[in-house]
Amino acid sequence: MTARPHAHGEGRAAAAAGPAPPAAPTAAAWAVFVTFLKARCARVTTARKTVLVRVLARSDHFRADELVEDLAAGARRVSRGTVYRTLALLVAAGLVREIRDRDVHVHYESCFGRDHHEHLICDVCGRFIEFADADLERRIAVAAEAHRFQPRSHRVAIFGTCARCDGGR
Amino acid sequence: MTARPHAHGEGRAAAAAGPAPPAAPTAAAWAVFVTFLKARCARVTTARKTVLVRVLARSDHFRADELVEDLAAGARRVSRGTVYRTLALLVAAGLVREIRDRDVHVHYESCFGRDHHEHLICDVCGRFIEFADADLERRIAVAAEAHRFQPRSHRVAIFGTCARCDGGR
DNA sequence: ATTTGTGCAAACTTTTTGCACATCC
DNA sequence: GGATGTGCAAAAAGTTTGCACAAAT
Repeated sequence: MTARPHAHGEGRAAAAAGPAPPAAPTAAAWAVFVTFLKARCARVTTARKTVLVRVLARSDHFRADELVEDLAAGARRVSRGTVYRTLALLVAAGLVREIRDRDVHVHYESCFGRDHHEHLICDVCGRFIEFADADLERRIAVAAEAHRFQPRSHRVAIFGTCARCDGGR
Repeated sequence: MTARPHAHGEGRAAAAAGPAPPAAPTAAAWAVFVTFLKARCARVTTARKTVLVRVLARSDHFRADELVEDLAAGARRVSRGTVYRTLALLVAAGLVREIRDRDVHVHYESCFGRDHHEHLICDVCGRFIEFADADLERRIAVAAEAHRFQPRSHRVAIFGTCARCDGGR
C-alpha cells in the first residue's frame, strides 16, 4: 500500500555541469571506509565493500530492505543481516545519511562527496526534492549554540505539495 | 484536508512564558477535533475523545505504544487498533505532531495551543530540547517558495550533545 | 591461531487489518 | 436503519539476533 516513486528532483548539487551523473568516486569512498574500519579495529571485508559499492551506485534515496533485495542474489550476494549491519557502519562512518520521512521505514542516501542538503517531500507523489540553503544552516548552528548544544548533524524536512502535483501552481 | 487548526489563538495560557505545565484547554481542543471530524463526515465517538484527552494530558513526547499501554486498561479503555487509528486522525487534524528521531518508533506530541518549535536531540541522554526560531521558520518558507513547493508542515531536528552531557561544556 | 564477520533463519517489535458486534447520525 | 467505528486477534512489515561456519589479521 505504498508505491512510492522515489524519483529525484533536479538533484545534482553545484558540481560539474553536464548530464553526467557519474558514479561517485567509489575508490575514494572505499578508502574512507577502510580508514574508518581500521580505526575501530574492524575488518575490511568483501561483503562490506560490496554493500558500499551498491550504495554508491544508487544515486537516490533507498530503503534498507530495498538494498537487501538488491543484494539478495548474484555473485556478490550479501545477506540481510550483513546489509543492515553494514548500513549502520556506513552511517557511523559518515558515508551514508539516514532520512526519516512519514514512512515507517528508514531511508538512506549516500552522502559521500555531496554537498549537504535538505528535503522537500511531496505529500502527493512522495517525491524528494533536495535543496541547500546556507542561511538555513547558519540559523541551525546559531540555535544550537544558543543552547550550548554541540551539534553533530541535523535534518530539515518540509512536507507539502510539489509544484508538479499542485497543478503547476 | 483543509482543516488547518494551527494558529488557534485560544488566547489563554499560551502566552505565559517560562514552564507552562498546566493542562491544555481540553475542551477547546476537543471542539477543534469535532469540527475536523464533522468536516470529514466522520463520527464523534467516546473512544476518540478518550484518546484526545489522554494525549493532551501528556505534556511531553510519547510513543504510540506508550499511549496504547496507557489506554489498555481502566474504565475508559481503548483498544490498540483504535489508538493507532485515532492518532492518525489527530495528526491529520493538526492537533498532534509526529516526531521521528533515530528510534524505531514514532514519537508524538500534542501541539494544540503551543507555539511551533523544533528539537535538539541529545545523542547521549536522548533528551529532547525544544527551541523556536523565527528566522529559521522564515528561511524554510523561503526555501519552499523558491521551489514553488506548497508547504504544509516541516520538521527540524538537530542531533548532538547537550550541554548537560557535554560536561557542562 | 585467534578474532571478527557472515549467512541463515528464527525471533521480535511495532503497526496494520479483517471481521463481527456496537455505536452514532 | 444504515453507515461508521471499535475491539480483538491475527498478520504484516521491518529489523535484530544467536549460532555455526568462514574469512581476515
